Amino acid sequence: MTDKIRVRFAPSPTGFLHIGGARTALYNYLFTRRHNGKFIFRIEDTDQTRSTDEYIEAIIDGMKWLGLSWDEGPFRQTQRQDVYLSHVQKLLEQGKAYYCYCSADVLEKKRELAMTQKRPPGYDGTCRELKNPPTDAVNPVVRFKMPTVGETTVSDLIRGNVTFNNNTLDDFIILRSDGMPTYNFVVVIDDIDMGITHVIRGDDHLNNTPKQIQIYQALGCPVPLFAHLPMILGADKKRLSKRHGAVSVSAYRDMGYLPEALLNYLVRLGWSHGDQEVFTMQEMIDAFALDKVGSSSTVFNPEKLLWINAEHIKKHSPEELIPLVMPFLIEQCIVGSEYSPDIDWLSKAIATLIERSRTLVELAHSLRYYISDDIKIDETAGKKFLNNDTLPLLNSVITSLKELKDFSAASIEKLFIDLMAKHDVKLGKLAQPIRVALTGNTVSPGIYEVLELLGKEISINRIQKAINSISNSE
RNA sequence: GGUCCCAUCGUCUAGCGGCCAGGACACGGCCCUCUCAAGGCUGAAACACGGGUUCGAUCCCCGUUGGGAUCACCA
Repeated sequence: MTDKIRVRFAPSPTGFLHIGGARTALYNYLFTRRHNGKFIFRIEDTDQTRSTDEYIEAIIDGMKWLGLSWDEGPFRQTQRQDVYLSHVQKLLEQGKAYYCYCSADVLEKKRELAMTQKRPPGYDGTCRELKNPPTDAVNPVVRFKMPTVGETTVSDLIRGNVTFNNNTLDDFIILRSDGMPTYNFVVVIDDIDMGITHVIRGDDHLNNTPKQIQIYQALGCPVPLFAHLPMILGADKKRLSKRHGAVSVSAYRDMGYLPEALLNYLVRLGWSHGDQEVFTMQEMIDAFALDKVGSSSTVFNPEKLLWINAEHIKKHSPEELIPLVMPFLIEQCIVGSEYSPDIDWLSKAIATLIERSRTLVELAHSLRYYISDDIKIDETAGKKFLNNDTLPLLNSVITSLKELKDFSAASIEKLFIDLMAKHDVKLGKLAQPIRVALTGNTVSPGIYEVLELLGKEISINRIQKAINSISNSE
């Protein structure tokens, strides 16, 4: 386990980077960083009809946002045609592959028939020993000649040895009739070419692995070590999909999640390190080990992700949170894009909200009454706390506040204590109407802090406005 | 259907022959308290089933059941 380790993350660009892909990328990343290896990023785009530049960009963006940096790539398979073709040629010459003239239509029929008769639907080998190829046939495909006897064992770091009987493996297509090689072939060539030592990927590839091992062997190349990760499922134990809610990494970015929080949640899905739940990236790198990865599938739990995100928000200083929350303040129209905040003041405001924000979206939302003067009073809150009963209290507070020289939380607290005694009320009676007048709602950080941060002028204005609205409505 | 994988609280998991089966999220209660959070304490909650092996099985073996994956000129 030294500097020879080379791993890769090789998503197919058929959509955006999703949660499952992100975890696969993360495990590859952690494994290679842990062992000082190289992390190669490769795009599996042999299916031209489904791969778009937009998707490729989205995946790259996702990786960058997560901070999963790679050492080589991103490579694209469509740019490596010559390499694949020469290997196909080699197998053909050695009799380890053959041309197949069966049409896609015929094959489709046979497959359906096999399925209805409950037989295995693999290729039946019609062209395997063909002596006289049809002269009029156009564009044959090339199939790999799979051994019909013996068995193939996948040595998997997570599952141990998994053995397949070779007679269950069929002669799969390695080169399409349009001249494009297929995934199961290309992935092997690339992994050989790029010197991949450990293939860490989703469980869904386990059944492909014996076929790929046969290619390695036909080519006379050493087989890498495999590690097949358990699937991530939705709450209904079905493969995670849009039906279960947000599944793309970008969606979580937009919902105000921190990349390190997403990664932290993901790393615990299938892996654990004692009782530790919260990890920094460095801690993950130091603790991660493939042999501690579990083998049973896992269920994605958004609630726990939310909790982890809150934990990571708490790890940041208010100053660090400013640039992170800024896009959300703009998004929510709380500030314009030209807004240049008073860092000192904004940090103090954020400090009061860190414990109360599980996402950056929530943080931005709560920041509204500090930053914007456009406060709407919640209807039920207004009715309950801004009325004729509370009017004398509001008047009393505003009068005292106007005379207060030192508008600090400490002085304000003293003032409130005096007022409580004067009116013979508990703090709640005093604080809630003020809170509603100041923030528009019944929920906020401590009332003294809010007053101090808002400052004398704005506080008095808002309370006055509330008083006026009561007077006007009566 | 064939092949392959998997099986501890609702969920993520610890456990690697002898534990009151531990932790975390979520949930309930209490405390703190100007609201809401945060925090502290606390409660409820699991070894799928059946056979073996063993002095003893959550743990090892086999089977059953259940779930998942895969069987394309997709990746």
